[in-house]
Amino acid sequence: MARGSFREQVLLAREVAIVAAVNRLLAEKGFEAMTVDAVAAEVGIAKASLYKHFKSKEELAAAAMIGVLDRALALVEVLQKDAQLDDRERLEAVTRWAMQTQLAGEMPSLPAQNSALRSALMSHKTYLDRLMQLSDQLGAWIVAGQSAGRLDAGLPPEVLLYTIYARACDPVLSLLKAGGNFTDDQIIEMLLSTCFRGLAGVAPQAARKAA
Amino acid sequence: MARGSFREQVLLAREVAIVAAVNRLLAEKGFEAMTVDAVAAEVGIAKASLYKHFKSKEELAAAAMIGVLDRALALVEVLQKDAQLDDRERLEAVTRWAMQTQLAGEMPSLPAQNSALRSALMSHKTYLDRLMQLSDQLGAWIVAGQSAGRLDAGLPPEVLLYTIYARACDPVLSLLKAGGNFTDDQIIEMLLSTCFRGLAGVAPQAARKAA
DNA sequence: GTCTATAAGAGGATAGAC
DNA sequence: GTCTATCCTCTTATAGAC
Repeated sequence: MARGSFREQVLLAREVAIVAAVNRLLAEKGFEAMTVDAVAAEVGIAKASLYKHFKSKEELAAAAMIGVLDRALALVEVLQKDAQLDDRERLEAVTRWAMQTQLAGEMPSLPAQNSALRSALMSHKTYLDRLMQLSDQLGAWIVAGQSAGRLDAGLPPEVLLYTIYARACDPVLSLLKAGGNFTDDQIIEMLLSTCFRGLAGVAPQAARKAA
Repeated sequence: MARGSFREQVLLAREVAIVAAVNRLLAEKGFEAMTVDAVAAEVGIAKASLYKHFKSKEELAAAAMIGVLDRALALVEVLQKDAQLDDRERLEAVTRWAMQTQLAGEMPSLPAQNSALRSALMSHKTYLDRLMQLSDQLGAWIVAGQSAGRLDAGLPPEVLLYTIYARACDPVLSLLKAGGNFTDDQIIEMLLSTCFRGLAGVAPQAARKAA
């Protein structure tokens, strides 16, 4: 892709600013409660100008969702190259990043239930493409981790995949943060533990043998 | 409380029907996307009549939320009396019930993020009373389960409590159900496993000793 | 492309007759 | 308490001048 003229770069920067504002508002309020007026106000431009860049509220949200998938894919690429890590550690690192992103107020809330956004995204080519790319990469790590005995091989890989995705929008994070008793790092490490080791902690058999 | 006249019972039955409709719509669409018009249509009465029973949309939702807390409290009471169960099994049973309720489309979605509903509920006396009652009961089981070595004692009890609450609105349930590859029972047992035993399954130490 | 102004409609809540 | 009709606000999206 060519570098583009100065004017084109200004426009591109504006679009970046728009997507950043959408990302933040989506994380703060969710899709339904986010208004296009609020986006325009945060960027500092007129609402009509937004519609020159993105043709609907759904497109705005899709751009933010694609952005977060791209950041995830970039992280995955780095982790893949790190030979010091095994596959389970790579999955933990991705989960940690997702939790950090949510605590930082930068994780646009995923459309879990039947939302207007969900159906829009399900017919959005670019979004689906990125999502499938990410799922393929994580899926490969999951299967390998199961073979290596580092992940529960008794569960279908898609169950593990969805569970990791769901941790990116886990309400427990904001509940604990609102409680104010823990630092962000403590919250993340505790929830990583519940995610990978469960509420039971060390398996009962191991505890019995240790006693 | 007296039994009330026939007319009073008819009105009570109508309120029950209203709350049931709200409960279902809340589970299906969430608070923001649920419209009062839809509630009135489902019950089969005029919207203005709804407002004779409940003074706002928030009050409608609160009634549904209190209903589900009451059902949870009733279950807790039964489980408490069952001497065959230990505390961890009681917590698993509550989690299983919550998941079944969600899969049945009868779990009104909890207001995880900053929603209009959340602030309304946080100043709703009856709701908070029931929520605290439930939290106290579950909290007691958690602490006991930790002492007995059946739950991870390295985590603060509130982390375990919130995690169990969050499983009631876990998006993984609907994702797996939408996939169509598993029965409801299979989904629930798999997610109970990820919840209590984690994605890693049997703890690494135990696996190593078994080998 | 950016702006101001406005269309078009959805949705929460109420008035007033019965 | 139930109904019909209506108010009023908020929100998405567009028209049209510059």
